[in-house]
Amino acid sequence: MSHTLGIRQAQKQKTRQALLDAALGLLEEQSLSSLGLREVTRAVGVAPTAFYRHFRSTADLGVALVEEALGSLHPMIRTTVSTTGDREERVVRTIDLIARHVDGYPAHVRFIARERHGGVQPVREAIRGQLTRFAQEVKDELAKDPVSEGWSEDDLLMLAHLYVDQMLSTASLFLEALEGPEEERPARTREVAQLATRQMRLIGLGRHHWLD
Amino acid sequence: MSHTLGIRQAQKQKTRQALLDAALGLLEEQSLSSLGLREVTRAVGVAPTAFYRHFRSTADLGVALVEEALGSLHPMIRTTVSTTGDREERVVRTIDLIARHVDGYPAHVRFIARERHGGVQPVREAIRGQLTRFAQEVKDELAKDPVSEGWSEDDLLMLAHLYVDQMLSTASLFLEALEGPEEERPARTREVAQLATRQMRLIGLGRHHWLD
DNA sequence: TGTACATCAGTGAACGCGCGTTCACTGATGTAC
DNA sequence: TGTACATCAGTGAACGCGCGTTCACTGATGTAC
Repeated sequence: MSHTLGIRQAQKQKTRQALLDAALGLLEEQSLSSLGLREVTRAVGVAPTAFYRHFRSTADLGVALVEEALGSLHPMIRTTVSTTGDREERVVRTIDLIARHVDGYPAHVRFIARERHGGVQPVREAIRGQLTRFAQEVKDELAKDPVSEGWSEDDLLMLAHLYVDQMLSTASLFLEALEGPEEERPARTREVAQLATRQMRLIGLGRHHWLD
Repeated sequence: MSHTLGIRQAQKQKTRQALLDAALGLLEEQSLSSLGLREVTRAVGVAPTAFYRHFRSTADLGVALVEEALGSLHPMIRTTVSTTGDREERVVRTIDLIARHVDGYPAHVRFIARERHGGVQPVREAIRGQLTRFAQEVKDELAKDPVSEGWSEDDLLMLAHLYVDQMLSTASLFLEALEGPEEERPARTREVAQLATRQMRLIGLGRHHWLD
């Protein structure tokens, strides 16, 4: 028996999603701490008061956006750091996956990069929570790799955090490349990919010689 | 002959500095894109219109804050990445220098971390410009090291960017440690220092084996 | 299937408030002679 | 050193505007019988 939402619930979810989408769009050119509730409802085409049926405040909406932007990313992590292929292959695959993600969800990536250190505490904390979970998952994947034999838990987590930061930083560079004038985009993207690949390769080398 | 500023110029600079200081204080709890001109003048104790004698807008003030926060950092770079001491010694020295800087200028560090990907384009660009200069300077220092023999310019710059990002990321972690409850601060700070030291060590290892 | 009542997502008017910006001003400081 | 005029950092009133939040409401959807 498939559970169908009532008409009322379905419509409510639709409006809620429209608010989230509109907010994400508006946040391409400003920070959450300056986003107005009326701005968002105006963009959706509902009354300002409708906002309160879904969120307590724009900060609350921001936390929901964090879930939307990062929640769906966890499955991707497993494949990214998976142990198939040789070292160089894994590096190239990871960078490629990041590039595709930025291409597919540029507004989400921008939102996370912007609000990670932004002016709204609950949102910063939500992002920090999700990134901590990511680091844990990356650590778990790293632990499965034979290369990690003899590594302490602390060192694995240290490396996991380094990878997560590096991924975010790379994603942000890809985003900047997307933002430039259209004719320079492919060149800039290739440059970023090259830079990020070399950095990942260097980190991989460090990892390989950690126990020397 | 020491050039003394006229009374008028001196007073003007004093007010300007007061505006910058007040803004930096207000920015601990919000982003630049939501900072109001009246908020700043109120904090200083001057009329809102006085603001325009110094800055065109809060974005303009933001750019001035970037210069203040990063401009003075260039000399530090040289010593940080300088080639004296063995590898481990350099790592420890660098992390220590970052910790001291965060301790001495927490608001500046927070401002840069927050606005680097923030909602105000001219400020983002000013930060990007300064960080590019940093990377160039780090590259120049790296080039002097015997370890860099045989490295291409591209690879040196790649490593320089990795170092700069790593420093910023570490500074931001130290800052978070400062923000927690006071009794946990020393412990958190030590944890961050340990994590950052290991990450730097791993990157240093990668560097050492780059040309294997 | 039909009826009577409950729920609740979205409405629209109203509020008090702080915002950025304009303008003509004041009076201390600077300058020319 | 003194005088007469120019400069200009900071003032204070005024403006129109959009903000977040409250409230009682409407009417479609849901539920009980």
